[in-house]
This record gives sequence, structure tokens and C-alpha cells, in this order.
Amino acid sequence: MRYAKGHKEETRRRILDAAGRRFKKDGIDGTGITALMVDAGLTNGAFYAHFSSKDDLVARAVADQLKTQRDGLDALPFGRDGVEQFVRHYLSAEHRDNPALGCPSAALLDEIGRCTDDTKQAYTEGLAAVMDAIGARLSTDGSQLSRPAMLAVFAMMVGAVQLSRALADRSLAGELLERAAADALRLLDNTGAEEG
Amino acid sequence: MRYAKGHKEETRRRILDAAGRRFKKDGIDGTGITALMVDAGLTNGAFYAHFSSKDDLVARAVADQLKTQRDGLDALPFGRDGVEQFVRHYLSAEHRDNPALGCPSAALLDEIGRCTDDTKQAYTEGLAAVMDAIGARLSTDGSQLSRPAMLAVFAMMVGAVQLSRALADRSLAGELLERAAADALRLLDNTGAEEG
DNA sequence: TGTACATCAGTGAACGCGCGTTCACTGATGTAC
DNA sequence: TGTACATCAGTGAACGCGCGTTCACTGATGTAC
Repeated sequence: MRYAKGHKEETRRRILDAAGRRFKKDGIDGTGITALMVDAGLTNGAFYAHFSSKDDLVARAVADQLKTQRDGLDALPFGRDGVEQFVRHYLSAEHRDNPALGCPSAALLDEIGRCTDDTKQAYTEGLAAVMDAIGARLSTDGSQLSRPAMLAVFAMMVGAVQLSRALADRSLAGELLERAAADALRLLDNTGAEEG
Repeated sequence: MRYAKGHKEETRRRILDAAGRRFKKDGIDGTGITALMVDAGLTNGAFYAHFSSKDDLVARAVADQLKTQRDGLDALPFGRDGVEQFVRHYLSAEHRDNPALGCPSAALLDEIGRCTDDTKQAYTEGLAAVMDAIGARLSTDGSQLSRPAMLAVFAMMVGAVQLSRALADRSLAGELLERAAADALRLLDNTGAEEG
């Protein structure tokens, strides 16, 4: 073989990484195959040896982004403190200002709602794993939130980051992030006690 | 003149309406000028007599959509009941299933974050008017929320509708909407008393 | 009253460009005999 | 050991298509004289 064993898998990985970054920065519709392949250090033609279509890539990239987000949660301590750390970083100015490196939901959620069923399915499964990892951290402190309850808090976080990126008023955007962090933590604390 | 007085203004209105619907249904990047002009009953060439570019249209359409949303609030009674009515309709299955007729933030927020400064400015001003109209309804019942506090609640509503559209699991999506409505109302009620 | 010209919203073909996708080809390596 | 052939990741030009935008033109009306 011309290439080392595992070479093709590494290339696929580079394409997925490049796609994740580009999609989150420029949107799915705003990203072309050629640009993304150049990012990955290849030419456009190689794309179809790795994915059957752009739609196929979108579904895989969404799944991959959520897996990366889920795996990142492993670094957090268990208990409420770990979750608070996640919430505060999520609702930070750094996250707002670096969509390419941030949460795929914050960058792409309304576009995902317009994607193929395969992509929505990948999103649903990937997000469930993220929610489970957060839920596991909360439960060691006695909190136990239903999945819809956790999704509602996550919805606030996603919406707040999107809003903070869309608002031309930077200081209002900053105040919103602070306020959303406080409200999110309040919902996580109160809800667990009341309704599990 | 070949056309009645006000004819051009009516045409512009039809283009703005068609753009609003198309953008919310297919996304901004996903909508072409030709398709949108056909919706408005015209041919592509007429577009540039009304708007200087697609970017120009985007900014005007975003402003127009938010103005429509704001004006719709006039139909609501003043007081907490009016706001609850708004929240429950916003977080309904109908709204989830009809993006073309729904809230521009829910349909387009992450895309707006990637638009020109003119569009972000139009969004910021338009949303402020919507928040003011809701705030006015709350304040007649003694609640008084800061703008960031209202935006945080609105962020949850926007995020919840986006999530409900992206989730392949319809029943989970429905539970999320219910839960988000309960949490939104709770935040509106509690927050007013505590921190105004 | 009749003719010549100005106005202007809208038409529809065309512009160059980038899109997603296809395909004949390259060239380094492994295998067969 | 040497030669012929198979493999296959990646190249890069080309496909048809729709994009945003431009522009010469149409044709109904209003105005000037």
C-alpha cells in the first residue's frame, strides 16, 4: 500500500474536523465542499471517497460534534460544581466569540431543524448522550432532573448564546449571558428538589 | 403613470412578506432571489428596483418580521394573563410545525448571528421593541423585569422551539415545549418579585 | 385635439461565479509468477 | 531477483445548475406644446 495503515481513517477525521469548524463558523449552507477540503489539506475530488454526499457529511459531522462535546464533559468533576463549571463556560464571552470552537447547537440549531431526517436523528441521539453525561454529574449531588427539564435549561443556554451573537449591543449581550447563567443554575437547583 | 399611486409600495410589501416566509422556512442562505420573487408574483429582474442587494433585503425583512411580531402583541390583554397567552402560543406544537408563519428568532437566530452588522442592528432594535411590548404587559401586574432578565426568558423560548424542531423524537419535543412553558412562566413570576 | 416625448415598474435574457458531484488519471506500493 | 499487474487514496478538470446581479427593452400612462 502506498499509505500507512489507518491513513484513510486519519484523513476522514481531518475532513470531519474541518467540516465541524466550517459549519459552525459559516453555517451548513454557507460552507462549500471545496473550501472544507482545502481546510483538511486535500482537493475537492477526494471528498467522495469518504462520504456519499454533503448531506451524509452533515449527519456525520453533527454526530461527531456532539460526541466531542459529550467527551469534553468527562473532564468535569461530578456533582453540582462540575455542572456549574459547564454552565459558566457555556455562557461566557469566549464561547460567544468563538463559534467555530464552540457548541454545535448554539451555532447550528435552527439549520439542523431544516436538515434531513438522518441529521435530525443523529442530532437527537448525540444530544441525548450529552444530556445523560450532565445528568450523571447532577445526580451525584442528589438532583435528578427529567430529560425535558434538562432540555429546557439547555434551551435557555443555547438561545442565550445565539442571542448574544446576534445582538449588536455588546454590553446587553454580556448582561444577558450573566443573567442566563444565574437563571439556568436556579432552574437546575430548584427543579431537582421539587419535581425530579 | 402606468400604475396606481402606492403600487410600488404594495409590491415592496409583497416582496418583504414573501422573503419573511421563505427565509423562515428555508433559511436565508437557502433562499434564492428568483424563488422569492416568484412567490411575490414577479420576475427576478424587478428585485433591484426595490432593494439594493440581498443583504439589504435581509436587514429589511428581519426588521419587518420583528415589527409584525411586535404589532401582534397589541392583541394581547395587559397583565400577566396576556404574557402567559403569548408564552403558551409560542411554545405550542402549531408554532413548532409552522416556521414560515412563526417567530423569526426561532427560525433564523443562528443565521442572523452570521449576517452583516446592518442586519444585527435591525435585529437588535426590532427585538428591543418586542421586549418592551411584553414588558409593558407584565408591568401592569406589578412585575418589572430588567431587559437582560426578559431576554434570558425569551432565550429559553427560542431555544426550546428550535430544539423541538430539530429533535427526531416528537413526544420528547412535545414534553420539552410543555416544560419550557412552565419554566418560562416560573422565571417571569419569581424574578419580578426578587430582583426587578 | 393631436402628436412627440418622458416616465418608470416590471420583463426576461444574460453575466460570471461557485455549488455538489463525477470521472479519467496518477503514482507509490503490494502481490503473482 | 525481476517483471507484469492489481490496488487505491488522492488529483484536478469538467459536468450541469442555480446563485446574485445587470441591463436593454416593453408598454401603459402622463406631460408639453
